[in-house]
Amino acid sequence: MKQRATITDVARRAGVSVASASRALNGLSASAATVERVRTAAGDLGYIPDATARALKMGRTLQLSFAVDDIGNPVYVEMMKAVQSVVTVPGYRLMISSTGDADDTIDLLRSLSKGYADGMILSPLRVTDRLVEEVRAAPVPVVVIGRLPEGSGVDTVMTDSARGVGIAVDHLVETGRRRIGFVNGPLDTTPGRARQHGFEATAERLGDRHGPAVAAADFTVAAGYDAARTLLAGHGAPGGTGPGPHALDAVVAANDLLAIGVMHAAHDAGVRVPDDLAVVGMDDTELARVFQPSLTSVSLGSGERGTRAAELLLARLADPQREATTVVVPPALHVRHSTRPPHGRDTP
Amino acid sequence: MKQRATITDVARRAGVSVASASRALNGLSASAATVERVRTAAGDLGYIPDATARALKMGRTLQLSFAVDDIGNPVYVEMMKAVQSVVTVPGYRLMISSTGDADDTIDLLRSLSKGYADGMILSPLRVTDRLVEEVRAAPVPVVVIGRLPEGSGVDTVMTDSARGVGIAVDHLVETGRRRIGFVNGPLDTTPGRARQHGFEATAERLGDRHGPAVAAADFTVAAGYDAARTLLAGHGAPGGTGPGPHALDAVVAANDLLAIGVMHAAHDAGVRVPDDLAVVGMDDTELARVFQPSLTSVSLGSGERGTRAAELLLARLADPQREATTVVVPPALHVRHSTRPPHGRDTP
DNA sequence: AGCAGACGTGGAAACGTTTACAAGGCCTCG
DNA sequence: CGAGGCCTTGTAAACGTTTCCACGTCTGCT
Repeated sequence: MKQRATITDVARRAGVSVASASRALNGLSASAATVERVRTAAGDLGYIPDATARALKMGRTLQLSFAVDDIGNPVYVEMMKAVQSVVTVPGYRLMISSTGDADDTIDLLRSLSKGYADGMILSPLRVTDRLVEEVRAAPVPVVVIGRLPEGSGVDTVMTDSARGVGIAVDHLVETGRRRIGFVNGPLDTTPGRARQHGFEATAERLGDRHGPAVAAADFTVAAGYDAARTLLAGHGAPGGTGPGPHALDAVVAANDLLAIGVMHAAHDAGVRVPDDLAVVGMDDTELARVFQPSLTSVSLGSGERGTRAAELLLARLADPQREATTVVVPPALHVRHSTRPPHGRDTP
Repeated sequence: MKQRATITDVARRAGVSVASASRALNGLSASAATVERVRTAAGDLGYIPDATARALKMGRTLQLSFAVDDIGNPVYVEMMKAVQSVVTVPGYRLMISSTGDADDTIDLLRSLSKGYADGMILSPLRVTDRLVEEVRAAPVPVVVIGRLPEGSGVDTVMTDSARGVGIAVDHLVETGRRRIGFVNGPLDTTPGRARQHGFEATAERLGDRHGPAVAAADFTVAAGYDAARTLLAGHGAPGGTGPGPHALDAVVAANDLLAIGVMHAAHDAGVRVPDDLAVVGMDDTELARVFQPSLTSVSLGSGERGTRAAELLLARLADPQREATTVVVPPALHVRHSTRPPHGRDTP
């Protein structure tokens, strides 16, 4: 088998024109006899239609692109898995692009003009006006996972991570915590800002339970560790000012990775989790389930966001005229060991 | 901007033929004047060459495919990142396929005949003769990450995970452990078998330090937990036959995920890690670094394997005639807390 | 029996590129 | 001064498909 068979070969072997062969193979109008002969000819030759030629002619590649800032983050992996499993059903292939910074993302959006994909799902960490502009100008449908300015006219799936922070805080209050701090990610990111607002919004109803907030340099374990150290040092970890009335006894982290960092810092400072310090994370990654002590975490539905984004994209591909849709995936709290009440029963 | 500009538009605007336009843009023979005019025309029109048309004509898509059994596993994510960063340099795009089972993989290999990719990197969990057959028959170069039968004539990058197990065992012996068990993954997988051999190979030099081995149902935390429970229950965890001379005091896991499962099982059984039980994992994922206690793990160079595989693929694409190469990435031990000697100094 | 319509078929164009080939112009060298 | 060669250019074919259009044939209805 030196050369791949083309539809011309099939047609010749079946004794019909290429047009008929194409129709027969694609289920268009063709007599039963023709279909039969073309089918067997194709079978004999092991004919497989060329994706490139077909793409050129039909104007659709059957390829989609998924672009995220950091594919190393388990959240995005989960999204990707979800997207993958949705889009493969109608036969799309999935391309992955990890975009380091905002400029990369713009370049990527521009590169869509090469026509290698029929659409894109984009989950940017930093949303700028310029980015929105480019998304709108993209030659193929783009759905964005993340929070966009109102009325951008872009298909979007987002979560209410501000409310997610609120849920986490409420849970801590309900389980008897007295002073709650916040370890956020970088404030120049969209999720970072949203979560900051979420934390600040709890200030009024918390009163003096509302503790300090600190922004880590990154959404990573290491950054969380560093941030937590300053937080704990400044605000009454044992060995500091002592566990007085103003000592932190709970921390909300904007991210599971940050939360793990917080737990490390606590451990190194001799602060016990959950007895001395409750920790709650966000994203509800597998890490949260697996860590010891297991981490209470606010799920932002990463898998579902992926699924919904994929569905949105497919819907738009099917009907380019449909109105831009925004889907909101609600946050949900998953309680685990890291927030077990200090004097409560031992519920695993 | 309703319609994307084609090279015909550019040629017309520049007042030259499409052939000249193409040559000018691609740096083939063309006068300075022509190049200048074509360049500006292209610039004015925002011309971007169509990837599909180019692919059809040139016979190369500039796309590569990366296929793994379970993209949920952090090891593969790391590989993917490495592959991505290598192949984007010469301008390749990367497609991801998560193949559930062996049949999926075969289908995927077959689908390469559609011509949507110039090559593939494949990391299968189960290598069968049929798979090797299909890899050989693939219409584009395929590089396999994993252990293939000798003389398959396929570009391969592998690691010596049997030796990796040996290294882990030696480390446990050196740090004073008396009886070492093994929690493996499924034995019908290629890494599972290799690691089993690795463990068995230590039997002679260990004597009665060589403990029992058990195979988990899967390379996951949950499976590791289940497997470890039977192992610990059967072989002298506290509460069982008591920590007699035959009690396990160390476990090698074939995987970081399994190792985490083991640590959970130990925790639930009241066995302390590392004091009562040393645990060492494999793959040296971020999980190992981040877990508490941090997990000693044998790195199998997942990132490097990805890099090398990508390089191998690029080399083959550049020279299809070159001889099939096998690259071996050596395992390396990363010592952390989970194997700290019981009576040793407290070295963090 | 005649005609409209349906249906199957083949030829050819088209998708947007690259490239083989031939031809023209100019320069250089004999 | 003429021939050969190089450089540039344009025409046209090609990559492998799908699809428009026109043409025939057959069916069924009046």
